[in-house]
Amino acid sequence: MEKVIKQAIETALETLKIEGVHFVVEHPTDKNTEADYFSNVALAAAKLVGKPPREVAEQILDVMGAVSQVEKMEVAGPGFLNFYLSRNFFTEKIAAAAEAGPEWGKSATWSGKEVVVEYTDPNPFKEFHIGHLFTNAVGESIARLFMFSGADTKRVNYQGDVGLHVAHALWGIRKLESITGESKSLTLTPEVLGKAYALGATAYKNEEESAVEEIRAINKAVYERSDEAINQLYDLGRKVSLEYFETIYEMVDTQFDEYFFESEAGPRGKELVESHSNVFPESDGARVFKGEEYGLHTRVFLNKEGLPTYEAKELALAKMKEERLGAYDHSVISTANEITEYFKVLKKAMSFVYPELAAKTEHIGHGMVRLSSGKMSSRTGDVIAAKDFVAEVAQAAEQKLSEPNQQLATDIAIAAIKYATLKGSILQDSVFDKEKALSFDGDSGPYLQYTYARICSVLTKAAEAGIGASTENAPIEAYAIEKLVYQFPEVVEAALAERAPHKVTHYLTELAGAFNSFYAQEKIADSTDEYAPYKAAIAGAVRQTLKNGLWILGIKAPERM
RNA sequence: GCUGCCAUAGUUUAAUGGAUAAAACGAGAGUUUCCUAAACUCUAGAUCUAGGUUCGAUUCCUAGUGGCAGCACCA
Repeated sequence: MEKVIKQAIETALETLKIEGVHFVVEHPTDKNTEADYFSNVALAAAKLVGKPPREVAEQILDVMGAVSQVEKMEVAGPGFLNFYLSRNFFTEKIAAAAEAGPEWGKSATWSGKEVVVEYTDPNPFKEFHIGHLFTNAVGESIARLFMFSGADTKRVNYQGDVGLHVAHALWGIRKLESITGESKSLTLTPEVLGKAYALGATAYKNEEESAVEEIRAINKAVYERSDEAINQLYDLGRKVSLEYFETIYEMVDTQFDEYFFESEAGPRGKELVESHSNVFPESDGARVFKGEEYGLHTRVFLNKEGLPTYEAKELALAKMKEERLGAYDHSVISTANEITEYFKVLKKAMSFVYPELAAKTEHIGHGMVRLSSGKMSSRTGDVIAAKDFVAEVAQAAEQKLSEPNQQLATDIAIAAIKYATLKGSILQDSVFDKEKALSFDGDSGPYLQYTYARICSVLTKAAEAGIGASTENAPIEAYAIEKLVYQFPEVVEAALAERAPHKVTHYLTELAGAFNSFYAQEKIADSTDEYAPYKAAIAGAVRQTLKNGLWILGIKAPERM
C-alpha cells in the first residue's frame, strides 16, 4: 500500500516539476494521529522549492488526485501529509488474511533462489548450553524468514567434532578414569563429557605438568586416527554427543537439511591452504593470511603442526555446501559476534580462493548470552545446560496448566525462551534473567500463545452458537485491531531485509495486545449481535496472523492451554 | 594500547532524520453473576556527557565516559 501512495506522490511531484526529493511513506509512530500512513515529502521538498513546508504540502495535495483505497488526505503538523485508508480496505484485508491461511504474509522476494542458512554449530564433547539455544533461535527465525519470502532454504548445522576442545575432553576422560580407577566401566554421558572437557581445558590453560603435551598429542592422533584406543573413545563420545544434540533439536523444533563436520572440512581446508601458497604465506612455521594489508588482522589458517584452524575449515565448508546442496544464491552463517572479526578475515581470504562464493556469503553476528554473574564458560563448567534450563522453565509452565501435559509445558517453555531471545535486536547481548524467564506475564511467548488459544476457544464457541465468520456486514468504523492485521506482510518483509526477527516479535505483541483489548470490550460469540460474523472474521484473521508469525519465530501455537 | 559493537523509565526491550519517545515487568489504583484473569483499564516514571550538521537528532558526525568482544597457532 505504501508503494501505491509513494507512486501517487511521485506523480504529483512530476506535475509540480520538483525533482530529487528523498521522502518516506510510513505508518505514523505518533499515537495522537489516526492516520494510517504519512509522508514527509513536503518537509523534504520545502528547501528545494523555497517555500514553507505546509504550503508545499497543500500544493502536492492539490495536484495529487484520488488514490485508490485512500479515503482522506490532509496536511498536518509541520507539513506532513496524512493518509487515511478506506473502511473497505481493512475489510478486504481481514478477508484476505483468513483466505490466504498459511500463505498469509508470504512474499516472492527470494522466489526461485536457494539460500543456505548455517546456525547452532555446537561442538560434540562440549555442553550444549543456553548460548547455543540463543544462536539456534536466531538462525531458525532467519531461515524461516527466508522460507517465508519464497527462498528454497536449506538449514545446515556445522559441528566441531575435531579440534583442541575434543582433545581436552578425551584427556579429561582418561583423567577421570584414573581418578575413579575404573577405566573400563566409566559410562560416557553428556554430563561426564562436560566434566571431562572442563578438566582438560583447565589443565591446558593452567599449563599443568605434561597436560599440554599430552593434549596436543591426542589432538594430532584424533586428526590422523593413528591410535586405536583413542579412536574408540572418540567414536563413542562423538556418538553420545550427537544423539544428545538430536533430542535438543527436536525440542526446539529445528530440522536440519544437512550436517557438516569439522572432521570433513579439516583435510579439505588444509589442502586449500597448501595449494594457495601465494594467499597463505608461511610465518613462524604456520600458514597465515595477512589481513593487515586490508585493515584486518593476520590470522593463522594452518598451525605449526600443519593442522587446520577454524578459518581453514570454514573456507572448505563454503565449497562443501555447494557440492552437497547445489549451487546456492546466498549463504548465511549465524554465530555469536565473537566470531565477527575472524569472519571478516575469512571472507577476505575466501575472495582469493573462491571469489564467487565469497560474494554470496553473509555472516550475521549476534549478541552473547551473559549470566548475571558474568560470561559463561564451559571451561570452568560455569554454563547452564540447555536441557536443564528448558526443563526448569517447563516445570514452572506445567504448574499453570489445568492438567499435566509435558509436551505442552515444553512448548510453552520453548516459547518463553525464544521470545526472550528474539524480542530485541539480535545484536545486543542478552542478560539471562531466570526470574524473568520463569514469568509468563506481559510480553512473553506464552502471552502470544495464550492469545492464540483464547481465539481458538472463542471461535469454537461462536461456531457452536451458529456464527460463521463473514466480512459482508461490517460496522461503519473499523476496529483498532483491523489496522494492525494488514501490516503483517510489510513487517515480515522488513524483518527479513534488516535481518531483524525482533520486528516480528514486536508486531505480534502489539497485535495480541490489541486483540485482548478488543476481546475485553466486544463480545464475539453473541448470536444476537448483527456484527458477530464480522467479529468472528476479525478473530480468524488475527488467529492466522499469530499462527504464521509464531511459526517464523519458531514458536508453536497450541490451541489450548 | 589498537580495532569493532553497544549505551533509552528502577529492570528487560521498541522507535530506518519527523508530530507529545512506545510497550512489558516491577510500583500504585481498579475490572470476573460476562466468550480462557497467562487477560483488561487507569496513574507515576527514561534518550550517558559535551560539542557539531539539520527546518527538525534517540537516530548522522567529532571528542569523552562506561560496558562487552577481538587483537596469530581454540572455536
